[in-house]
Parts: sequence; structure tokens; C-alpha cells
Amino acid sequence: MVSKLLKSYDRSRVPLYIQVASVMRNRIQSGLWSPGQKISTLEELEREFEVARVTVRQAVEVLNEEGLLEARQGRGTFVSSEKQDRHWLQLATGWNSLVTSLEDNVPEMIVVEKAGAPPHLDEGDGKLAARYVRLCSVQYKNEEPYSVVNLHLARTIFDMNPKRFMTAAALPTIDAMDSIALGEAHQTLVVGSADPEIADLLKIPLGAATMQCRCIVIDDKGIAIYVANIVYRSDCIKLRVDLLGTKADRKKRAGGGDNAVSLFPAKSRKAL
Amino acid sequence: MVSKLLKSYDRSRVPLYIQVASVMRNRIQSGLWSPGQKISTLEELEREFEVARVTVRQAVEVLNEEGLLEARQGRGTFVSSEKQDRHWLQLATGWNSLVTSLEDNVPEMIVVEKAGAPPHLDEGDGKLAARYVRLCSVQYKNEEPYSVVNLHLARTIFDMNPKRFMTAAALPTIDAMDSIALGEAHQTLVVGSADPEIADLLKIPLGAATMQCRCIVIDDKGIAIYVANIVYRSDCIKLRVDLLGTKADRKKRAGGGDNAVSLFPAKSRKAL
DNA sequence: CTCAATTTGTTCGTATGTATG
DNA sequence: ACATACATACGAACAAATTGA
Repeated sequence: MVSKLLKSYDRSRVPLYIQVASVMRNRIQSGLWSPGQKISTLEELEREFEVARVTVRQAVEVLNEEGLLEARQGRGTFVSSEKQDRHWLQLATGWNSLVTSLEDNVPEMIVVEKAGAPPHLDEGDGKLAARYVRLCSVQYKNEEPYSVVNLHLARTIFDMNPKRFMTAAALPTIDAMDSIALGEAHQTLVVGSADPEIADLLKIPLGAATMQCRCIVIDDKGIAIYVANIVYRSDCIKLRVDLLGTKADRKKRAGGGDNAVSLFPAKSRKAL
Repeated sequence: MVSKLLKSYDRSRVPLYIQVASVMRNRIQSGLWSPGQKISTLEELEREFEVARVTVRQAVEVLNEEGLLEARQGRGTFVSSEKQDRHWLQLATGWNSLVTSLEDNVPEMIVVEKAGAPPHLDEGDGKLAARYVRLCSVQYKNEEPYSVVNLHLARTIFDMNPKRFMTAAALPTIDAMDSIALGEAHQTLVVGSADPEIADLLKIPLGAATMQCRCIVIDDKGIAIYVANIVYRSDCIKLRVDLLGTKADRKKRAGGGDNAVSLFPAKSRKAL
């Protein structure tokens, strides 16, 4: 018999028992299978996933080693671990929260290049500074690496406090400098996967999902003073966006207290 | 000899040649290897990845089938495809942009449950409405599925225009209703992986990275009228966050034209 | 206490895929 | 292309522990 999963397997080439384990892990972490609960028997799982008994056992074995499942002969297999939110790192979506979240950071510098190639800038990323310093570091929290930062910092900024830029997070350092006026700052996030170097630095499997962040800070003269490519391990991060945050987006909000303009879209769409 | 990659392999269980292929695919898509360029010889790649020649050949074979590489005997291996930004779907970070982006959407309803269980609400998600309608749909753009939406919509809202809620995106429909006053709306994003059902609906490999979005809209009375769990395929989405967007974050901005308050943090931190 | 049903644990044989040299 | 080693997956049979009638 050919398993339904095998169709996907043909594309992804991930071992079947790993896939089954992933599905079961999801069920535990989503709360569908609660702690202490007895899960379906091996035979039921066999039928559900349309795989051999040994394959289900391998999957259970994987989750057992992760401390999520406990199988007991004659009784069944049970969920052992409490559901926990692994996403402890809240990515900042504003300058102040970003700066604050970085203040107690422990970066470990791995490469410093005082006269490297300039960074690549896209449309809307501002103008290149004359010279850049390249600073590569690994960021730690609770002794665990959670991101790799590849930063191009304008040389003029770096020279204002080289020692501190070498030992602490750059953005709080910039924020603390009264002489720097900011023009714009933005981040672009996409999901990627770990290449060998990143996998090694972040201690994650090669090919594991990552969150790739391009963060750019432009000063009041339009110069890109801070250009960073940051790779986060994706399994610990969370991102919260408040949709009604800006004035423009608040026009439909209740009360109408704070500058709420009662302006509805001119084009009245017909109800379907 | 034991490859460096093998250490990761032990953790991830992804075949070595798939891993090598992924790394090379990254290099092509990131532009490190440009179209038309001759890439390193098999022998060089052997040495770099510390794998057997056959393994490199298998990796090249994979990318050849994807149309990214072309190997020609006696000449070398060449990059055939153009670098393209696959991240065509910009996730909205504001109410108006979100509503606008959904207006021309083509949802395909797959499950409608008029009297289902209420959604699970976390802290800060508002109060439960009396009854909910559950609407599951797959969102398409350019004939391609890009997200699966599992939506709990307050029954009172649904009843205001059931036909339209069954055939069009819900948020624009809510936005168009003058009688609804919004209190709060937020999204929380985490990276996950595709279970069999999601993989099938989105036509992605099982276990592929996904972007999981929990989107909640609360009305002016604190009732959660819209509770959605959305799963995006991660390979097509991009998220842009403007860090200096809000008034509070703009206090250091240049010019000081628009309400900029010249207030620096009271705590003056000493330069390290 | 015994028996039977249930459920996990173990082992065999076979086939195929992965990786090395 | 070949020989070797190990991982993956199947199906089937049997062993061992638990439970309840």
C-alpha cells in the first residue's frame, strides 16, 4: 500500500517517520492532544497516516526523545509535556521597542572588517555612505544563540565610539548618540532556510526555517548609516502587529475621540 | 572522511544531496551565482562540502530538474535561470492596507459550520461572542493557493450579509459595514510547518515552512467578532515594518515638523 | 485467579534509497 | 560502474505488559 504522505515525500524527501513525528508534534503543541492524554493506538495511527507500524513507532521514538510522548507497554502512549509557547522572542515593530529589546543583549563578535565592500542597497534604502565597517556577530539570550547579524555600519558612526560598537548592540548605541538625526528606519522580513554556516552558528539543523531580516536605518541626509542582514532562528520568534495603530487606520475606531475622521472610502462597493 | 554537513544531517535527517542542493539553490536565488555563470567544478564542490562526487552530482541533478542549473560534459555546470524575487505577497501591517489587499481576493470556501465550537481566545483577545460561524477557505492569487483561512466570525456579523461572507473576503466586508465600530485589531505571526492537510491545500511539501497568523478583530464593546487562524505558504510572503512609524517612535526624527517632540530618554546612558 | 482483549515492544525478511571510496 | 555500509519503509509474526470481565 502506498501512503498518502508518500506523495509529499516524493517532493520533500524528508523521511516518513520524521513527517509523522512533525504532525504529532504539531498536535501536541497546538493543544489538540493535551498533556496526560492517551493518544490513539499505534494501529489507529497506522491507519490514519497509512504507514507501517514500525514507522509510527519510529515517530513516537523521536517525540519520546524530545520529551513530548511517553509510551507504556500494554497501556498506550501518553502526552507527557506541558504545552508551552516556544516563541519567547518578540520581534520589535517600532524603534523604541527595538532599541529597548536590544539593550541587554550579549553579542559575540565573529568578524570585523574595517574596510570591506559596501553593502548592496535596494530602491528606497537611501544613499551609500563613503565607507563602511562590517561587523558580524552572533546574538545570545539565555546562553542560546538566536540570531546572526551581518552589519554594515557607516564608518563615521563607528568612529564615534568604536569600543562600544565592538562590544554592544549597535542600535541602542546609535539611539544614545544625540548628534545623530534619524530620517527613516525599516525592516523587511522573509522566511528562509539555514545554510551550513548559519546552521552551525545558531545550532539548528541545516535547512531549518529561518527568519531573514533586512534592517536599514537612514539618517536625516538620506545616508544609509546602518544596513544589517539578520538571520533569526525561526522557532523562537513571534511578531505582533497592531493593525489599528496609525492615525490613518484609526478612522473607523469607536468613540472618535482622537482625531478620528469620519471618512469612508469614496467608492461604495455593492454588496455581493 | 566524515563531512561537516553530516553533523547537521544527524540532527535533521534530510539527505545530504538535498542539503547540498538547497545551499546551491540559495546561492542562485541570492544572486551569489549569477545567470549564465559557470559554477565551481564538481571537484571543487566536493572539497567545499566535503561530500563524495556522486553526492554533488545528485544535487546538481535536482537543480537541473528545477531548471536552475545546466551541466554540460567537458565544459562545466552553468546557472540557467534568472534570479527572481519570489516574495510577491506583501503582508499588510495596517488595517487599511490589509483591507485593500484583500478586496480582489478569490477565496474558495471549503468548510462552513454555522453552529460550531467557539474559538479559543488568549489574554487580550477580547470576550467571546454568543455564537460563531466557522468559515474555512483557501485564498488564491494568480490561480495559486497562498493561504488557508480558518475563521470564526461572530454570528451577528455573519447574519448581516451571509451571502457576501460566503463568497468574498471577510475583512473588506466588515470594513464596508458602517454599523460596525472597531475597538482593536491585531495579528500575531509565527513560523510553522505544513501538516498533511495544509500541504495538500497549498500544494507545498509536507513539513515546508509556513507563516502562521492569528488575526483578531475586537469591536467597540470588547467582543471578538473576527478570530482567524491563517496559514500562509512562507515562500511567497514578505513583511515590511516601518520602525519610525508612530508618533512615540518619531521623537528623534530630523526636522521636527510633524508633532515631533524633542524629548530624549530621561535616563542618560553612559557610553560604554 | 485466570482468561481474553488491548496495546506496546521486538524481530525477521525484503526492497529501496543514501553515501562513501 | 561496482562493492560496501547504513538508513528508510513495508508487512507480518510473536512477545510482554496491562486491564477488566
